[in-house]
Amino acid sequence: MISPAQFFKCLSDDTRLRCITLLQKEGKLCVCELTTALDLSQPKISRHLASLRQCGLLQDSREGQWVFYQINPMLPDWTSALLMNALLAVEQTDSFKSDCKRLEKMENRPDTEGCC
Amino acid sequence: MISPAQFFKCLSDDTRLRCITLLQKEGKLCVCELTTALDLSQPKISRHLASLRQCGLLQDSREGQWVFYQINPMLPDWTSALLMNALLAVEQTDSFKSDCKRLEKMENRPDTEGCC
DNA sequence: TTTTTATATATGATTATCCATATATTAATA
DNA sequence: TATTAATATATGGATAATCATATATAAAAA
Repeated sequence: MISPAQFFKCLSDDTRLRCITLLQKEGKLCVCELTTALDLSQPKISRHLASLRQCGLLQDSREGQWVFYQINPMLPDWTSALLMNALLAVEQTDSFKSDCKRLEKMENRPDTEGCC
Repeated sequence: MISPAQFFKCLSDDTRLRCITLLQKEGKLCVCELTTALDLSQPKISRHLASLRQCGLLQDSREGQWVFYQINPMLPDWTSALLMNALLAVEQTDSFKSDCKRLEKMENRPDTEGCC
């Protein structure tokens, strides 16, 4: 089980916080959506997602060619309570608002490709 | 003002978490009380306290020979809400319980010296 | 002088990041 | 089907930056 200090270390990086907050808002996102939304290099995003997965904060699942990430739904109570509070703070930052806008503008997103 | 990522970085170290949690429980403690309670070197404690003070999480006040630390009572709402949640998790750790016991056993504490 | 606290410096460990490349899946074409 | 190319993601290696901690010293107060 993750310790409080380890948990906070996971949340101590801006890129990781932005990823988690966007995942909380959107439910499930693939790596390329996060890369586009945060406007950062693919290896950088991938590395941070891997560290969050290793800490148990995120879950991944492959769907065809894409790997989707989401917040681990089985987090212990103290962890998810803290996480929800944290995300409320991040949601109000300018960089997170920009992330949301870039994600909205993104074309050819895997989720929405086949629908309508 | 401190960013969410900076705030979590402050809480990402075991020594700092133990200090803050003990301060939350006790209200106000001097450096030598924290050093005894956590059973760590004085420079180590002092450095961590300084970083927490610089982040705005702690306040210090000199009283004669001693410097007392306490949680900054003017923290913004999102910060103190998160902090209170965090401390609930830390309070349940074994190392924090040991800290409390060592503090109870400590002799010649500046606070209690003159009383009774 | 003694006690308390802070800081300077050095060192080892961890972390973030970049570039290049490996792997996995899909699509296109012969 | 077999081959080739394109796309998506992960990872190895290198480097730079940051962090935690120890030792030594300084400053402040009694």
